[in-house]
Amino acid sequence: MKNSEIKKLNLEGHKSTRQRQLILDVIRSKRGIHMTAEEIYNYVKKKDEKIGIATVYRNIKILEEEGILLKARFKEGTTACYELCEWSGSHTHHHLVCLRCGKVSDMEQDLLGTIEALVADTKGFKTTDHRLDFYGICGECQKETEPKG
Amino acid sequence: MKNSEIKKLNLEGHKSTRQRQLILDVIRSKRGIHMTAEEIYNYVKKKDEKIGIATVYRNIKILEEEGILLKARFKEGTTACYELCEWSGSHTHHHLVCLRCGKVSDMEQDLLGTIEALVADTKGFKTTDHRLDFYGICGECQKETEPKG
DNA sequence: TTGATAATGATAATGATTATCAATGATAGC
DNA sequence: GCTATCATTGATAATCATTATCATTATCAA
Ligand SMILES: [Zn+2]
Ligand SMILES: [Zn+2]
Ligand SMILES: [Zn+2]
Ligand SMILES: [Zn+2]
Repeated sequence: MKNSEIKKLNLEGHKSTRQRQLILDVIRSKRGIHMTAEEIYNYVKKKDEKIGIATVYRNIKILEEEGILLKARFKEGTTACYELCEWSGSHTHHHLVCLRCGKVSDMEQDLLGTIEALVADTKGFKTTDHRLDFYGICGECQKETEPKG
Repeated sequence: MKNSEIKKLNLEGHKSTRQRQLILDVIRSKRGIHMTAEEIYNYVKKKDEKIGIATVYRNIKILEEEGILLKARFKEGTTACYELCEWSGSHTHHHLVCLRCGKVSDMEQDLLGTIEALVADTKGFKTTDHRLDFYGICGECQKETEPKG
């Protein structure tokens, strides 16, 4: 999905408002970042001091329904995160969640085809989408605890 | 983990109360079932009309911390589910979530070793646990919509 | 320009989970 | 068994992210 396509998105039956456009702008400018609703709200507020958080929640929901935003919660008890859904059509991408610094990074490869085929064969379960999170320690955090030398 | 081991579990520094035992009994009697806190509460209530839901939440939390219960939320906006954690020590098992009837079933095989090795090699990410949910249509639901013949 | 109606902002409501607290119960030591 | 100690309980208030409500405002097709 190219920038130009997102830009002209008038969201099929939704009006084009200043607030909605600002929210889209923030999300487009934060590719690969997983933001909470409040974080998005704070970014948008820099451009529109008067925007209400309910407006952010409302538009996030619309964007999610339209397949533009991906919503995920990486740890129980934390708030939901959103990111630009750049691989629409295919399966949801996987995430690497660092348990030390909290960083969440995306993984391009899917690699679940074999397992899904097996699930279909042995369980008769027809998979349409999936969710795979890896929890562990990221490269940077590993370096920090390694002895220098 | 054998029944006998669970039975004598006095939870390392926790007192053995009637309520706690009843909650454990319910969970042990529902192997392979993914229950919400309220469902557990309702089952326990049959044996103790006076138990409070706060007690159920408190004990669920303790059991989770002790590695006896596994907590998971299979769809955003739904309430958390709990199940007996029978494969303690190894990685969390995968789930097949039917989007039509809501049934959640477990998967014995892990099969993520190759992907985790690749994640370690290419990203330098050291995986300690993971979460894999497959969303789709279960065998029973597929039969229902198939033409008879 | 105007009318229909969608969107906004402020705020109240929701609902699952936690915290509080006085009363009760479990258990170790006597 | 009795008692003192301290965890646990039940009732209920609090929390907090998210939604609903509603009067006001903005968008846009005609
Ligand atoms: Zn890290
Ligand atoms: Zn992502
Ligand atoms: Zn089904
Ligand atoms: Zn399970």
